[in-house]
Amino acid sequence: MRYSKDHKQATRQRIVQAAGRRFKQDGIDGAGVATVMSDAGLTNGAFYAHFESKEDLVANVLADQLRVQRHDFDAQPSDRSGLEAFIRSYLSPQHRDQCADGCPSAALLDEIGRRPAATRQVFTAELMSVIDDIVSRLDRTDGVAARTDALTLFGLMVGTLQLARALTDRDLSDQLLARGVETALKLLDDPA
Amino acid sequence: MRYSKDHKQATRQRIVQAAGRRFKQDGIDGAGVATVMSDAGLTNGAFYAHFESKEDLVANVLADQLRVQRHDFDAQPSDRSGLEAFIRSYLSPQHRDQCADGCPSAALLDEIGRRPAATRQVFTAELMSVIDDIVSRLDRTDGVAARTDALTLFGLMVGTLQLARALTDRDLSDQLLARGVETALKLLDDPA
DNA sequence: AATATCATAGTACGGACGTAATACAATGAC
DNA sequence: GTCATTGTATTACGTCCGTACTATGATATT
Repeated sequence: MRYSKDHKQATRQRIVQAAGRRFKQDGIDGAGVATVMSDAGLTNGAFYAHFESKEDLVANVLADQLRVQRHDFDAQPSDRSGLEAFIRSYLSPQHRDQCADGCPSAALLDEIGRRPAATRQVFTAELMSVIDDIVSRLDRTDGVAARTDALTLFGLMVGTLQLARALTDRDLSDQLLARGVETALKLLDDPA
Repeated sequence: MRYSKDHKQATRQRIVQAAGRRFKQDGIDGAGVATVMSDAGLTNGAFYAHFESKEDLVANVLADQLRVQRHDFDAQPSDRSGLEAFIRSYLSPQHRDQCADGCPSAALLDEIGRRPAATRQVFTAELMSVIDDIVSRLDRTDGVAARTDALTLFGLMVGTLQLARALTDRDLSDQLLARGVETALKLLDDPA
């Protein structure tokens, strides 16, 4: 073991993070391995020392992105106010305009739905971890129902942000985000 | 003018529809021109007699898909019950499992957000036509606010369906769809 | 039958993923 | 301190598929 113990691990993490940004910006299909490696300060050949295939990378990127999202969420207060802050920053013009730094689901969800089951399995598991974090801030007792409510809330947030990104009418997009916040907050207090 | 007057127009339409299905199934970046032409019963070379580029096709496909969606929606009763039927069929397991025949926004929205402004412009214009159809069934007087409410409702539907497609847990996905219907219907009566 | 129109097959070129063989860098042993 | 060893990255290549385009051939109507 000649190199420092976690040199390779650190490089791998650099690739995963570079790929996260690149995927969210250009899409999974839109981003090539060579571009990702270049972003990470490496060349394409080195890729296969770290991952079996691009699909292997995709699964690892999604898991990493969701863990980061969960970690950032954990930095918020662990009650309703933290959830509110999360919603407001999620449905903000900044988040809309900085997709490379933003939520992987908002950037990639329809593409994720087209990935192989193994990849979607990883996504599902890690997403549910985020969802359970949301549930913990809802202080509800009915576990299963709270989970689907949290998923529905998240669906609203993802869909609204994607719409805001697709619309060319800036004013309309801003209005949509603002209305999305109001609607999401309403769902917190008053699920269907 | 030797060929029947609208022969080329009909062929073009066939290409647009084949591309619509293919894009929704494989993604825009995931579907090649040759595959689309093959689906339409043609070969790749004929493509450029009909479209300037793939991006030109994309814009035409999105416009066509949204017009079809609007047309189908118009077949529903022009009151609240039509909207309810739309929501129920949208957030159904069938729609989740048949994405090639389904809503273009649910299948492609995050990719649309990454297309050039000209393409997004076409999408925005045609989507607003669908949105205004929703608004007309809300019997509300406040035009602008009703539009953002309709967009928010649509965002909820798109995001929920995308989530349902990405999750590998079938039961959870079904529950999410059911909860999405309840939540969407609630938003109809009781916007934030 | 003549001809305007449309589709085909084939080509160019680039970029995709993946796989070598080669060069480099960093440590532990002498 | 030098060197050999091992792990890591580079360069180069193979192959396939992407978009884009053209010259050739088929088609359908007057």
